[in-house]
Amino acid sequence: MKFTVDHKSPVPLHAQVEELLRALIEQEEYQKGKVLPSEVEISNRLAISRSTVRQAIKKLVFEGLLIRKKKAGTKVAPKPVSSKSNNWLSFSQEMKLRGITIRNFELHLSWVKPSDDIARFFEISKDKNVLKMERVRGKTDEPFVYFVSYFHPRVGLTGEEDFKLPLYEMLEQEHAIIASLSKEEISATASDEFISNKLKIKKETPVLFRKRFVFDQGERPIEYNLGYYKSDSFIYSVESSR
Amino acid sequence: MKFTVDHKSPVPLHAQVEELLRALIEQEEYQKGKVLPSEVEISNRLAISRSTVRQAIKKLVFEGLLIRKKKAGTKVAPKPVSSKSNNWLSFSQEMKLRGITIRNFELHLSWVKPSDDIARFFEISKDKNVLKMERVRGKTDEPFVYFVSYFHPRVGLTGEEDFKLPLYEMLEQEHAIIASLSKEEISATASDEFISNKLKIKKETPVLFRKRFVFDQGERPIEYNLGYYKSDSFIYSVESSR
DNA sequence: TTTATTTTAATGTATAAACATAATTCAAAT
DNA sequence: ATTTGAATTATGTTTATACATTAAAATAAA
Repeated sequence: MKFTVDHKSPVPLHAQVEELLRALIEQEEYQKGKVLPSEVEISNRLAISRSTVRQAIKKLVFEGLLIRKKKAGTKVAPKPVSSKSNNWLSFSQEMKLRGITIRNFELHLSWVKPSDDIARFFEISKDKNVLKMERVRGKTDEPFVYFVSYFHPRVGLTGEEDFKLPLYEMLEQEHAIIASLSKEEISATASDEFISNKLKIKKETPVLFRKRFVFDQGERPIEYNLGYYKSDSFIYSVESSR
Repeated sequence: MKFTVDHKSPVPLHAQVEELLRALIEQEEYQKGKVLPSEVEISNRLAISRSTVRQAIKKLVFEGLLIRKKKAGTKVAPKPVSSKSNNWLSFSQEMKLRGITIRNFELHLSWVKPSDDIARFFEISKDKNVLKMERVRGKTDEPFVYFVSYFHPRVGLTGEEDFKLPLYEMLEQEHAIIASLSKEEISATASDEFISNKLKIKKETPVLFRKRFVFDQGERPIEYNLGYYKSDSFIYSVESSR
């Protein structure tokens, strides 16, 4: 693995460092408690300033991935046994939590006429186009999930944006849309030809099928999402309390 | 309200600023969308550096309290609307909602030695017996779910009680045990001979498989639960908000 | 050997300064 | 009237520097 940054990249240095660190964190030795290289060491190695390195580390500390102690150094945080906020993004968070980097590796956008179901959910006419987004997510060459999403026109997506940020961060920052309620229905089903292809599994393998309906603060529909999860490699996890 | 910092205080400046900002944020005008004073303005007003002010603001942004935009400035993030606590009993509630009456129609109790998994979860020795409960639930002649539960000895079940009340109501009333945290892992799997029998479905049919770990208020384990859901007739539903 | 003490190596705090980037505003040119 | 462009003003990024604080590790003293 290369451990360098690119000054010419449009991606800020601190974000690049953050990614490097995430990759580091995945390594078993660090999971087991080895201290990460110190700020000074990293900044020397990458030939950037300590401040920039700090910025990256800080974010990971905030996310709860790293723990730091003066003099002792920076370590990977032990996996939370119990944890607070029961967030409906639990799924992707869980992934981040374990330091696994999931990437979108097929992303396809198109404008389509909504199906009956979708038109009804969005409360729009069937003539109006909606943005359809297909995604495969997983590790390189190991797809985990196939998603199809439909976005309400109100959201204001053009289909031209780049999806480097997590989707909901982007929506919040760029479109001032805050997803605050979701309803999900989960079932098991046998994968058909299409899904088998996407997830690189045999036909008829059981997959987890999830329908998700996402609403904004005014409880207005913003996303209609279907997800097919490869079930052997993947577990949908929910944590809740009362 | 005074808007100053104390250089002699042991509390770091950025933390002091953070507190000041939190107080500001409480004010109605900001809640309603007024932009906060800019970094430069704040740093001038407090006679500290911009970096320090930034540090404070950054934390609040990270917490989701503030939203910033270049040129536009920093505003209080709109609050998510309602958050009725997402109840982990959603499953049976959903059923009630649809007016379907679910009954337990096979209930079998036994004392068994725990498996490795269970012993580890309960943090008890493998010699100690635990109460195992098997249940089939559904409509008459139409099983929906097959459950296996194991209860921690601490719970104090004898195996003699009758389970007319919902389980957790009974635990609360009779044993003063309050289940307050649950973690679930959901996946899809093909039903084997045993499960096919219980659910009256063909072998190899996809079923929803759910592991549930239930904890009491002290986060001590009380139940280890496996559920197999007939997937065509059944949908696991989750509603959550933030 | 045990106990103080000092050194040292890590993170933490604070500042200053320069330049980048984005969105608004307002004036000039078309 | 509309477009273009420049100035302005916010946040965003990056560097450099100085010193504080903490806790481990090394050393000296009992």
